[in-house]
Amino acid sequence: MTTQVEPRWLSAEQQRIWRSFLNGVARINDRLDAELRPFGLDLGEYEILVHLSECERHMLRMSDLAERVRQSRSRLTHTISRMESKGLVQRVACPSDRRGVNAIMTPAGYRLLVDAAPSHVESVRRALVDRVDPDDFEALGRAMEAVSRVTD
Amino acid sequence: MTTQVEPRWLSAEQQRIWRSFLNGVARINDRLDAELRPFGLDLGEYEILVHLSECERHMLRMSDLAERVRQSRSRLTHTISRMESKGLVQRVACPSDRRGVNAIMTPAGYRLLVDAAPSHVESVRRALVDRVDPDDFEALGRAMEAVSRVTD
DNA sequence: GTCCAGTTGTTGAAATGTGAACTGAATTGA
DNA sequence: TCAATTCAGTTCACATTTCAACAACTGGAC
Repeated sequence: MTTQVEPRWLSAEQQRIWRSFLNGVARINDRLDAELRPFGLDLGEYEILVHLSECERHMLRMSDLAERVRQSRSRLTHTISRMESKGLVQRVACPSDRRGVNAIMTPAGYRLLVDAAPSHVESVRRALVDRVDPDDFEALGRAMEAVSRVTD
Repeated sequence: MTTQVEPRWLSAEQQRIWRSFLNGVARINDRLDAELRPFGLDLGEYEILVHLSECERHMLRMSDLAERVRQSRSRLTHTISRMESKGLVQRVACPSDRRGVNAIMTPAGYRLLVDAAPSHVESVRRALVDRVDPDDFEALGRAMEAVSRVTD
């Protein structure tokens, strides 16, 4: 028998905020994806390029990359395969660990990122940064950091 | 020829916040989905049940429902079909508009929602509400409302 | 009435995502 | 040394989502 505990429902206000959050997130994602589409990218692929561009030799172990872009390993395998066939990245064996695979951004991948970045940054501004009061934006940052913080 | 405008890059701080946002959202979604799984639901289906439960006669036009849960019409068609085969909702023709279809929540659907709700609310608390400073949570609400507000 | 542009919802195929099983390699520890 | 375990990445089977095409209907304009 499961112990029944009276649920701690959300207040009307908390519920309103929670729903705004769901709506807002969906809205932001839709806009970002829409504005990346002309470049043939979605947000997931864009983030992969960003993380690769920030690395030594534009190269990262698959599992490391997977964690940074919050994709499952399986999903990353597929995503990278697609990007490979588009010529944006390449796979190379990892010399130090023969289980390992490095994803490396090609020059074409880097050029695409450089092309897409200004438009993408504008999207982020129009969808979020420029719409929100700066103090609230700071608070949003603190809130999301608290959410991401590992505590359990 | 496209006019080149110097992009307004994000400041380091803005970028940090933006990345926290992406991380936080992903984290929240993962947790909510994981904790709904034991009920055989994902967040999309759960939201459908919630919106139906808040309506007269637990019934809503497909297009109306689609908008409220932010799913494309096509996606909602598929989702509702699945839920129908699970016995959670039913489709009935709309009497006033012969193009229309109403989705109605079944008693089983309602029972499942009532079952799942306490756990789901706990998830929302653990993943977000209880983790965040109340003032920051308020600010998050304002920010997300600003994001969702239709201005263009 | 008749036209017709727009709306509603569905379909089916292709693209993408998921989770479990699997392969081969590294590591552990007796 | 070498079996057992863990790890990295892929693969497979399947579920879900997307996109374009479509059929049925509506509500004016004329």
